[in-house]
Amino acid sequence: MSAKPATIEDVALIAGVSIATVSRALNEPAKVADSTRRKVLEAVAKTGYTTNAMARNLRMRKSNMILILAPDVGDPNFSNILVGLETEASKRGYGILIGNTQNDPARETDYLRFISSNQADGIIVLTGHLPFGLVQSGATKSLPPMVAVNEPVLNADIPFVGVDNLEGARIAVDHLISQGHREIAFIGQSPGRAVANLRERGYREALTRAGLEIDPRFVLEANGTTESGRGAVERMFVRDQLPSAFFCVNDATALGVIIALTARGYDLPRDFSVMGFDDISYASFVTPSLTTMKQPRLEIGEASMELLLALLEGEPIKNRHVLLRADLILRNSVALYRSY
Amino acid sequence: MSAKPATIEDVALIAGVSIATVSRALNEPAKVADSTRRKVLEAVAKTGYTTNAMARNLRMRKSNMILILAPDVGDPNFSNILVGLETEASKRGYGILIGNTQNDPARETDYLRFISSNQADGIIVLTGHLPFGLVQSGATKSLPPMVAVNEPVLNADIPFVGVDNLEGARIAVDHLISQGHREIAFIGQSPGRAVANLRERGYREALTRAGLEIDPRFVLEANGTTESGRGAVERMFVRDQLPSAFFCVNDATALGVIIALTARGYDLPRDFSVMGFDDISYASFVTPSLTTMKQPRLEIGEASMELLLALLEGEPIKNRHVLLRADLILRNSVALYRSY
DNA sequence: GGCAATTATGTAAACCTTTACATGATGCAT
DNA sequence: ATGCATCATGTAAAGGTTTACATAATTGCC
Repeated sequence: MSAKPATIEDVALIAGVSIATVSRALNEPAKVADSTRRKVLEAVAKTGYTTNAMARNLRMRKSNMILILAPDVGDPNFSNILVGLETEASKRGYGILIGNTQNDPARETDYLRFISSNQADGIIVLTGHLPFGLVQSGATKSLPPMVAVNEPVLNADIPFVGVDNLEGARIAVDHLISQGHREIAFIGQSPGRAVANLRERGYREALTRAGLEIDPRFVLEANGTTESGRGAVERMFVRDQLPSAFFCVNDATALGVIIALTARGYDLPRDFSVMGFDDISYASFVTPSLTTMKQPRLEIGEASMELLLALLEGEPIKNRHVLLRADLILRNSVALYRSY
Repeated sequence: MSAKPATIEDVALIAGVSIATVSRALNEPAKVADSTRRKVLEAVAKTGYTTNAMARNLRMRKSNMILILAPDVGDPNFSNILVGLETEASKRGYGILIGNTQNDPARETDYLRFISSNQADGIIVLTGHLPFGLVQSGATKSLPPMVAVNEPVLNADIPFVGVDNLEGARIAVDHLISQGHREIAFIGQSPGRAVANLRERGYREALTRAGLEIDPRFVLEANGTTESGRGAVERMFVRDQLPSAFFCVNDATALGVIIALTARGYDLPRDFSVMGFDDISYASFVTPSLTTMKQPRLEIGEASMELLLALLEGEPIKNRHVLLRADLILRNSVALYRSY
């Protein structure tokens, strides 16, 4: 009808009550008499009133909005987590705000303005570190409500949700062992990276438990990219000894390994077995399709948002650190070991 | 320092000026004397003041926030568009709010609350239709600022940004023709869908221009999924005649075609050429890697956000409809035609 | 030096809610 | 009938800005 949207005052006028009563009728129906509540609801319907969130947020110092800080929004792994985050948030009446930081300190700092001005109530951090603008403001400064996802935040006791990398790696390597492999390489050692370190540790523990030696020549550095996986294989070929199976720190690396081996004329999985980790979207389209550990991305998204909202609304928390299980996905890049 | 963040009043007090002057010093520096501006900035630095966006938004009836309505946030195609959207928005000081609608009318309606309560200033629509809550509110009702992306909105003159499907399809089919193919099938006819229709039209025009007949038996329905591509090929095999090349409405369909042909024992691209459209992330990992038309997703995201913000801020608009060119990506699923 | 025009600053309203507190009405027990 | 507790509603403040309008200070000009 009118150009300006209806305010609570318009409703109050039509219903013949005060604005306080309108507010109560809408937000705390129990506190208002049946008859007046009916009048109010009628007036609301007639005017098409919808409460102005800006005004409410200002008054309540709460926006029902969650800021999501991700280093790379374009990462296909991220999009599934995002679905989980969105689902859970929207279920509880929260909206989500996307911040693509690209690991740029300036952008991280910039996005904090949403927090400092109450435009967002909490943060989901996928970057593996505190947003830059927070770090410099001193240790004792109280942090906004925050949950770290996938990558734990260093040097800070931030609630965390992620996959159980240690156990997942153990399961992966156990599977290779169960297929008869004894000489298993780990591709993706990466000193600074927490996730990579856990997966390497899982690899070592699985071998040790099975009573197998860990050959240092079979543990190769790689930074998680396809190119680095390919490079690692090439480095290995300049030496004499080769494993029968490769456990890779992630699927991208595994893809590089597959490409390198295929390019050298090997037939996979007959000649070598390759196992990845993550189950990224194209793992099933590679040839051979990739046997890997699936990250429960949807669940990770949901669980982390659930944790953050519980924190925010002061609900009791069971665990501040949630580890979800990775599942073994059997495809065609791993086969029974056979000697020639 | 203090628990409560500094307000404009604190700054005014320290600087020894009124709050109006502080506001002006920050927002319209030209309107304030150099000396006072310096004092204000000092006070701002001392207090760590940052303007409360809620209060500003309330006063200005503007949130600097854009709502993005997508049917499936998890779609890998979407994530690259999202990067473009985010980049452009953040460059201009806007934030983005994600709404995953899953084509659920209730969710679409629900997300409109952000618009009606001034929590978002405009909408980017990727669903191909008006958000459900808007449709029912009558035709003459003024729509919020809105730009449609990828899928034009039916029955409404909404500004649009997308890829030039017609021209892209022509280029794709021209390429097949240039490789010597004369019998080219179109997989993906889909009556209701605007995008599919344009690609089919491009296919027809390319053939006609080249003086080739369009064999109705070579135009098959498919709904854009991998499964439907596979099914279309199977249907084709119950007939006698086969094309030498397949132009598929999108990469997912092409993937199905490749799977079906490979399963029947054909060697691609020797026996058949297959061309897709989209260049989805795993197009390069399929065997054979997929020759296709690349959608400039990043640019689409940027251009659509640019258009929406120009609309929003009353800047002059060159075109309300932007078509971006799709690029031919040569890989290994298309080869020269050869008869046996 | 006096007047007008310009410039810099201040005052207060407006943006729209929620909610503490006050007020008035109703019911119940004594 | 009186007093007290309970319940429903109203009044007004608070939340932190921006900005139209008013006022004070400065400049320019003759």
